[in-house]
Amino acid sequence: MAETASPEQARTLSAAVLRDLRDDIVNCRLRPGDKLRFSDLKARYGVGLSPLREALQHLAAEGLVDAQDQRGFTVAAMSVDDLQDLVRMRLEIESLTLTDALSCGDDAWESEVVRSAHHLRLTGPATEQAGPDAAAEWCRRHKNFHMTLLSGSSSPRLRNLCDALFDQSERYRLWLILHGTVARDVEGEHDTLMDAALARDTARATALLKQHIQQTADEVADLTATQAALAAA
Amino acid sequence: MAETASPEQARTLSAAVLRDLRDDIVNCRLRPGDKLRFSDLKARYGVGLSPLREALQHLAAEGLVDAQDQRGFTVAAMSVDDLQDLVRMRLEIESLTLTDALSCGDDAWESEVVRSAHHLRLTGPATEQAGPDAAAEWCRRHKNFHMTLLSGSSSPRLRNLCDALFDQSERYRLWLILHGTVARDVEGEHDTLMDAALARDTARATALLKQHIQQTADEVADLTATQAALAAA
DNA sequence: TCCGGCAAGATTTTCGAAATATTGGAAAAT
DNA sequence: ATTTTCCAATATTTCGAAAATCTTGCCGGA
Repeated sequence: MAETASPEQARTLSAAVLRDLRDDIVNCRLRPGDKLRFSDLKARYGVGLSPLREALQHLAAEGLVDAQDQRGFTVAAMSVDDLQDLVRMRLEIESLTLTDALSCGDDAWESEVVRSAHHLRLTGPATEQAGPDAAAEWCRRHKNFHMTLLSGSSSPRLRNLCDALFDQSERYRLWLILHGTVARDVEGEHDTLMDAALARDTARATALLKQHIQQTADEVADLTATQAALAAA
Repeated sequence: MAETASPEQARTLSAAVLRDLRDDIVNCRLRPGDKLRFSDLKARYGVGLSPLREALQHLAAEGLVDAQDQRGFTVAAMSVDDLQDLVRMRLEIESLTLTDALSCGDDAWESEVVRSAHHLRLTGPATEQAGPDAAAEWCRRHKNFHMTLLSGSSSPRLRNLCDALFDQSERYRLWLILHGTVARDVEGEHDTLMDAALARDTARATALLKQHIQQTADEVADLTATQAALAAA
């Protein structure tokens, strides 16, 4: 379990474990709230304590794990409140970054956007039918498309922040998929978003992106409302 | 050197070293670009490798140190470009957070704001005359005032982010002080900012805060321009 | 003189064991 | 019955040595 999650090879065990741990948390193979015992992690990743502790400290700073002195580490919890906080930040930060990307992005950026959009389209329709491998591949391409779009920005801090916030959001999107919420017309949303971006239509692009982000929050709200209704009945 | 930097005591060596390292970097006792050799750090902080590496990984995720696989860690560099990126983010993020604080802050928050403002005023006029200890104390109270103002916000992520960005800015402010730039009427700026905040005048408060942040960037720009002129002559 | 390769030294990274702290439960006391 | 205390089991944290990797300076050859 948990072999190389992304093709880039790490030059240290610490970096490799960081990558694998983040991937396992983002994809809920390590579930929210789980206690991260070193004996378990050692066996799971086949490394010693030093690289594990370093990776966990890094993830603690990123917000994907909680650290408590002398009491170890746990996977960061998920909650409706947390999702609202997360979505609020993404709405503001990603709009800002996208605006910057539209004013800074050059020809190479445009081409990369087109490439990543096409790459994503190629796995699109098969999401439901194909196995978990195909779903994982779609997630990778989906993230790549969004990050490529934002990569035109000239601010390293904004780009990093968007990346971290996207990872945190992935757990909530996965939760929706696991509970059978049928995706809306995501394909179309990506296409129109890309069109607005390439046309440098800032107002339209940010509006579309905000809508795209907000809908995850709304769907989770619907789902929890439905579950509450079911529980009451 | 580098004993307890802040009163809160850490329950692990890792946390203590993280606190001290961050403090030493923010206050430029470890200078931008410096290589952080483990042999040096071991002697400086009197701890083994494990807590050091954990603290460095944490700071790498925060952005105060750069990590390169198999080639150790360095203090994050400073540059005019970096300052512009930093200021741009602070302008947006802190405005957002302050807006939220003004709409969420309760009585306890208001009282804390008044307390921290008064606490800051008490060290104000002595900044120039008194020694480095007094200057360090003013920095602590200054940060405490700004963070208290923003602490009314309901978003943990925004509050954390503001804290990290403030720390990163401190190095640039210190750089200005070291190069003898006389501070403008900072006292007055803090007072008017607090007044606007307590009056829940969002537009005025965010405008004042943005001005406050922007001026550091402008002063650095002036200073580098002056230095360039001197170098040319 | 300049360039590539190689060996010696320095530095980072990793592991296994020792030290320290927490937790759960049984026994004693209220 | 409830609370308190103690002890053993479990888990985390830290250190020091060993392994892996990088850097530096030297040497021989073009």
